[in-house]
Amino acid sequence: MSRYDPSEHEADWQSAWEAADCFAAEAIDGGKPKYYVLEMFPYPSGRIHMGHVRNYAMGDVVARFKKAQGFNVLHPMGWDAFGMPAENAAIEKNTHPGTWTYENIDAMRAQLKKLGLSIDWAREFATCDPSYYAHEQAMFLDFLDADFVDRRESVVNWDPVDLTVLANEQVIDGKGWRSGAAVEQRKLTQWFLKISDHAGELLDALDGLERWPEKVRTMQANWIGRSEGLSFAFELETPAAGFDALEVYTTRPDTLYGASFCAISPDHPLAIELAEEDQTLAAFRAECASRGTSEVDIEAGEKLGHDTGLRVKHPLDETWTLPVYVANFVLMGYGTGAIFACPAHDQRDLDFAIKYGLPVKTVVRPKDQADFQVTDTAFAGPNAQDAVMVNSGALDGLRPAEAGDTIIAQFEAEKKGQRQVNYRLRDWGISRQRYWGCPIPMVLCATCGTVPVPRDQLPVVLPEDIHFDKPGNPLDHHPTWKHVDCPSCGQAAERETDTFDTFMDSSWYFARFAGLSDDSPTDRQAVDHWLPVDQYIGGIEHAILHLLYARFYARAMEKTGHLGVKEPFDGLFTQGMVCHETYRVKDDPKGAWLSPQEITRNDTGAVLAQDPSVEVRIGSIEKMSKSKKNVVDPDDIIARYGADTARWFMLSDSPPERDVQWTQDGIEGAWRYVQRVWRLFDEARGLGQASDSLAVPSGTAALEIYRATQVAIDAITQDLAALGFNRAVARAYELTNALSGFVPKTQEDTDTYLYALAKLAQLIGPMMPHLGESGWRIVGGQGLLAQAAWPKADMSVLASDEILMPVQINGKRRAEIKVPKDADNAMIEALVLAEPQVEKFVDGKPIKKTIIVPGRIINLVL
RNA sequence: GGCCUCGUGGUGGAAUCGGUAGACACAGCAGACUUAAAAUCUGCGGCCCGAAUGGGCGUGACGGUUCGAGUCCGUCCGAGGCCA
Repeated sequence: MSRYDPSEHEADWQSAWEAADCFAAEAIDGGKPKYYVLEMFPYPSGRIHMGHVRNYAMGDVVARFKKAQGFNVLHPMGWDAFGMPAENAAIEKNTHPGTWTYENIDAMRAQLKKLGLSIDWAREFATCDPSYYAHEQAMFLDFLDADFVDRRESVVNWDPVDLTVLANEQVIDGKGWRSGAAVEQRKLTQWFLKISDHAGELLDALDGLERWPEKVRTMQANWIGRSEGLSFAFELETPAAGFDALEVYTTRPDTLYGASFCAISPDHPLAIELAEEDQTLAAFRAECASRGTSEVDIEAGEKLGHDTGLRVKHPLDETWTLPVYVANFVLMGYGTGAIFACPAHDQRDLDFAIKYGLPVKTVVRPKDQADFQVTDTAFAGPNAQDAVMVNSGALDGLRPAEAGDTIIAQFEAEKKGQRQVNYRLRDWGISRQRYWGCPIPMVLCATCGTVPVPRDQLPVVLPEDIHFDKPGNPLDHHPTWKHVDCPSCGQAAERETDTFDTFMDSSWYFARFAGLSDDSPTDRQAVDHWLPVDQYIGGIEHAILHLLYARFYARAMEKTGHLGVKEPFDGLFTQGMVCHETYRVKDDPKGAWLSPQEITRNDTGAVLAQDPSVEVRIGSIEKMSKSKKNVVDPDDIIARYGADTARWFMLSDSPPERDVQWTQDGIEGAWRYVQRVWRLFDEARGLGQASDSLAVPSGTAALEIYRATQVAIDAITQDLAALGFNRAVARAYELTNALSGFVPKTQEDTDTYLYALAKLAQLIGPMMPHLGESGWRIVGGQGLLAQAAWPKADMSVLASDEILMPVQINGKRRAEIKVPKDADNAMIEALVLAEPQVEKFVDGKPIKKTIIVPGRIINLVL
């Protein structure tokens, strides 16, 4: 009995595929239907992890399956290569971010190739290649011309030690994640893409994305955050600091009679003006700036306010005035940066009102609680069907939604305000004070302002001779790079030294893969053919940022003529994470994490491999991460079990959208299956060649395996089309079980067996391509399996001549009968009544009703 | 707090349209082969009663619709996600 050694087969098949150029996308005028399958491209961290194996195995199955089904498949790969880790590595290892990045790319490409992925490597690029980012710069200038770009001052997270802007998620407990310094709120002039202008369209178009997970669409809809409300102004009792009114936006106009105070953001122009004259207010603003401004911080943090002493008139009653506070929970970026507060019906307002002793007036109550009063928990209530207005003049008795509409109509009629749709989505700040990113192709001139770099001078290439010995952006410290003459007036000017957010790079790479044009960002003919991506596969963690940016970018590209579609991804699939148990020394629950390699199992549990006297506590199952040391290195697994085993395990058992738990038992199980399939083929050597099609066998045994083969073809074809990889795996096991132990006795048996083995090779091929090829070769398959056409099931044998039908009596299963395939209801009924087990239960009682679902079930009602 | 998703054996899961719940795999148990182990092969396996044909119960809980509910509806409990 020979053992399958993947290292003897896998590299050879990979070479054979490469020699035959199997996976190059074919010419677009070849007449075949196209299929573009894409997995989210990786960041070149240096090594692939199991999450990559799972992601790319899934994409590869789809690519190989579609290719076999006759599609012209585009399945490319590239590198999301700009970003901070390269700079951090450069500082730590005293190297250049580019050197580090390209070395990592080489290492990871080699790892991916060992997985046997059907990738068209001719289209590979890294986003840090000047030949890629040159086009990003050119497109940015197009976006600028088409009014997608803005440059303005905004409040950002500023790390005073690293001297750079940080994204919200890089601020942990108010401190920079790398420097540990308290993050400040700072006003900086930044470049923006005007995504918020397109909020409504990005929201509405979600409905058309039918092949996207509902969850992702909901998350994007929530993120965009459409709200409808009233926009109006509070008149100041006495004008101050050049203001005579306060513009506000509210989604709860129904609660206007419950107004208790007005609040403005610390960054509101009025607050800034007042702070000029008011030392306490200036100090208060500084304090707010030192606190986090993420929504989580604001929600969880203490509500702080400063009474300006100003008062505004209530729009429904001129004699009623409200105090104006500066409050840290009001954001300048949302609405007008000013609100009126109704504490009874908003928890934040209520917390604030209680703290500062402001009135709380209940204006909405549950319908059936006449004496309802808000005390320390706000009553939201607008969605509650059973809520009614109280203490609100003419609105009393209305439902909140009706009351809101009434107020809006009244304000519009009196020209005091108007209905307004608002979005939570903010413009996309794309400036980063970083070296390792795409330079923003703009020049800042004291005379002319911001001037685009002329197109014939693109790309603006990053300088190589840079140093990280000073904190901050090396581009800013570079002796010569930023000094240029203004393209407009010719006087000395400076380059923009910020670089693009790396999400810019990943917002259009899928279009670049369609065709690598030298002189334009996209090859229009190629993009028009290949886009949209038919199946995009990646992690749910990109549900909002990347996928929303890419959708917006596609619209900008469409508007500027670089793309013919507005939605880049027709089908989206989000795969689950790869998880693993965590380990720690038992007596030391807060101690260091242990890696799976450091432990060994015995009868009672787990112990240290080095020292079995030390017990190991098995902790929770969590996403594989370096920090918890619960990682398994794909290289080790491939070296020991081969790529096919790793791929098979990643695809089996768990549904692809759900998390999967990596276990040693699981990978061993997959390994045993590889060996089992191999033995099947190995022992069939010398039996002859499989023919591609076969007449329906006449012998019982041969017919049985023939039928099992057709069942498997039919099921696996459907499963793979629906991305049900775990179900396809189960069906492959069933076919293997049916073929195991089959001993051909006649020539027909042998022919059928060889035919079935060839189909098995084809059916496992998308998942285990190397083993598939090896098996295919043994049974005499024509050419490479990777280029063979997908089998079609012979439906004529799927239903056997006799069907086993369950019989229920009063809905409980009591018997089974065999009926001929074409039996009519009268015949089935007769067979049922003749069944002894049925007779026993019927026991002479009258049958009230007989339900016969052909091919499914029979139910007798007594 | 609002919205969404999910809850099935010891474990991962299957049942895609309302029609035999537990396919397939993992772990386990018993047996064969072996000096022994590994590997491999065969058998058993939701729970309870029974020697067995068989019967009772069973898809988080409780109710409902239906000839028939894991699947549909309602209320509740629990887990996760997004938004506040």
